[in-house]
Amino acid sequence: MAIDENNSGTCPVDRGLMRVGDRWSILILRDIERGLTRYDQMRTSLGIAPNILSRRLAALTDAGLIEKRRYSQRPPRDEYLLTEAGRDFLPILAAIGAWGRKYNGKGALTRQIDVETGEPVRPVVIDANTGAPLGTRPLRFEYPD
Amino acid sequence: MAIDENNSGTCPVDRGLMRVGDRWSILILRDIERGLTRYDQMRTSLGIAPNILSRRLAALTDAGLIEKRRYSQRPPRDEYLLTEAGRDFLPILAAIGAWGRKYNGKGALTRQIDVETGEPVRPVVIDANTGAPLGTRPLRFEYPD
DNA sequence: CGGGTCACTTGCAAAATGATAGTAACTGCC
DNA sequence: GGCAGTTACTATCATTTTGCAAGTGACCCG
Repeated sequence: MAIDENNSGTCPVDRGLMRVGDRWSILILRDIERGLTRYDQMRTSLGIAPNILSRRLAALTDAGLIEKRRYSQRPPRDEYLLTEAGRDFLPILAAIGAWGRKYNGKGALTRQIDVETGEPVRPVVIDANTGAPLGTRPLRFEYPD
Repeated sequence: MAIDENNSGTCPVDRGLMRVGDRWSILILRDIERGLTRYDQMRTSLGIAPNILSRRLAALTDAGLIEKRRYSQRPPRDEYLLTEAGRDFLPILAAIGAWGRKYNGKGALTRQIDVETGEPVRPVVIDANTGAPLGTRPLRFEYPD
């Protein structure tokens, strides 16, 4: 299954995965968030083959999550920065990280710290309407048509 | 890259993706959440090849996100249910869905409705410590060692 | 007994991925 | 000015994964 597949029906999850539905893409976003914005930084950080990295960067650029910016004309040097859509995806990374920590968190792991409070961030997904964490209130699906 | 790869360093995101880092797996979790718990229901809903579905179900079972339960002895019929780890992953699906709706949400999409209030759920990732949505306060990374 | 459903497995082709090597544009150092 | 080093890739080809189609086995229903 190609990640940039055709229609994906009426499911918003599928719509999201269409654009970032593979592991390398997500890991690239994470690297950029951590400040690794250059090609070779990502390549060595991820241990990814260069052809694959090129392809993923192109796909993420097409999908509108990152953009390439030349920060030096001579020598020609580029960096990849998050677009607004890319930045908006970062909280999901944090939520995945929290889940990974809970269920596969053996050993010391990288954390995110709130600069002001000095406390580790504890990401939780809530419903903005009720303020309640998802999973604590009964929900139902509503399908179009 | 196999999704059940070796160690993944100190990054909790990577730890999470080790277990659900492919698109079919996530779509399967979504289907189970929606009540499509049986093999053929998923196969027709997803349009996935049966060998791939079998492999993904086995992988998700190994990863501890779902479990197989026989609900009928004769004829032998099984369903796949979420484990606690699997249910804990659902809020992330909701967050991905919200992102997909925002950035790729043309046309009518399935929604989740809070049964009590009747309002559509609006998933947001917050820091449980501060209550602030992620992305609204400065954070820094803290690496082990 | 014969079709139909459900839950798969098997075999093989097509596509994606990954390792390795090579290219191109420079810089900086003697 | 020449040569190693860095950065950012592309090209080639082997390996792996995915996907399609067909087949299997257990059962039920008429």
